[in-house]
Amino acid sequence: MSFVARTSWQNVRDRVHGLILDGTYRHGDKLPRDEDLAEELGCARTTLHRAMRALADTGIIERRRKGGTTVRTDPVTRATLDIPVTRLEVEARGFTYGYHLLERTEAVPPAPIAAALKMLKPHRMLRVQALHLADGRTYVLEDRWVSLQTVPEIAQVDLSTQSANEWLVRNRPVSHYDIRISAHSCDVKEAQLIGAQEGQAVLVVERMTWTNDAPITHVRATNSPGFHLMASSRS
Amino acid sequence: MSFVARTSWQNVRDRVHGLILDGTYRHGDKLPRDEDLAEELGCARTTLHRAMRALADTGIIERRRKGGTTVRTDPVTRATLDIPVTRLEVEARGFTYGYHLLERTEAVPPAPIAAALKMLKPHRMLRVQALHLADGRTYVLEDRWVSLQTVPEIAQVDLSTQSANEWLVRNRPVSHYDIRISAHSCDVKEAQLIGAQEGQAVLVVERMTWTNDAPITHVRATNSPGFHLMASSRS
DNA sequence: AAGTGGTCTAGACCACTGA
DNA sequence: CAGTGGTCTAGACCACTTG
Repeated sequence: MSFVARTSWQNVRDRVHGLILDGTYRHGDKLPRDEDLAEELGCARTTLHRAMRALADTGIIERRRKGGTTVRTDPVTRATLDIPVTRLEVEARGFTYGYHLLERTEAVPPAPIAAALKMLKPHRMLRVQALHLADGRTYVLEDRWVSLQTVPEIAQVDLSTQSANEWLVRNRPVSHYDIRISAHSCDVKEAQLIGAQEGQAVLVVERMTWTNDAPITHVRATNSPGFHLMASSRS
Repeated sequence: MSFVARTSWQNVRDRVHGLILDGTYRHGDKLPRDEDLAEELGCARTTLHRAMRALADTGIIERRRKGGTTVRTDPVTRATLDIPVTRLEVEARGFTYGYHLLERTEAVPPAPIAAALKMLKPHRMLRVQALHLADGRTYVLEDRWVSLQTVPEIAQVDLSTQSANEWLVRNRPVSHYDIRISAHSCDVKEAQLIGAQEGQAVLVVERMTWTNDAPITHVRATNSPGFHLMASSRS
């Protein structure tokens, strides 16, 4: 029954956040300097710093050397989006995962793909079109381009049983990536493949990945109708 | 010309990341314990910890007490999404921002809205429908519900010149929020308002915000055609 | 130039959790 | 219950940036 509010950075973070929520410090206000605030809250400056960084990460406050810490006036809504490997996503929803290779070709990618991957000189890539299934029904239509220059081994991999994603994930660590989310009206062919009506709106997620500036892959995932992404403020 | 690679947590983070990218440690492999790795890299354990936490945050490694640190086998694509206040977004694109109030009513929200806000007993809310304009053209159609219980003062605010968002942002700090992104085929009315064709696919972003479990607002932002969201791996 | 946040270190102790 | 990551502290120094 003892409320031993131990000093911990999470506790400190919540207390500072509380001072903002209850109006002690309002939008645009300047908070005390770290050293003073730490003393006031009874913790080390390092601990306060840890707490403040968490608040700064979520976009609640803004910190500047010499400028001090202020409550953001124009807070951005900053959310973390987790996009798991499709197989795991399907399985997490309690369905049986399936994979079906539609087509596999090699070609130089069209300009938009090359541009998205920031390729200066477009080179031959492997194009893989496939379906991810959930309990036998289409879950996602995937249209992928893989760089044969960065990942030559992919040419020898059997992609009829194993998704290119699964192979890449295990064999080519990614150093950074971009994501683009948009809405799309599906054409006749897409509609048929993902079990939608022609013209129906679907969510399209494109991902571009690189290893140290060398392009790995561009994936365009056309989700089935009704699919949505969820995100939330970081805890 | 001196490559004084000073030990800093970013440097350490990049070096450990490098050990993963170059295949020294592969997916599923276990990394040395912090103390050993710190000594190997010539930094304090605290500094290594800072670096490892950054890698864990981006989903590259997984850390467990007693279990050690392993390279994630099923890496999630974890991205940070920043959604600014609409006015700033429009201005950042070099357009002149405009705001137009369409309708303002009070009512008990329909079930889906109440459910999204986790309201146990739906109560009266203020409903505000408005357009955000960029150089006079519709940029976003906003359909917002504001809790009159949590934010009673909003009833007295003039929302014909000031967006509800702007007022809320300055007067009701948010403790946490959820975001939902989906694709939507617009109906006749929406199409007309946002300058689209009937049935055209548009990106819909819904946001629910709370202060300490008390619902503040539900916003449904229907973006104009062609709009897309971008995100990328955290630096 | 001076003030404020950012980081590093070393050491101690805590809290999970897997063998 | 022992091993590993997580955190706290105190003090020093660094680096940015604003007055």
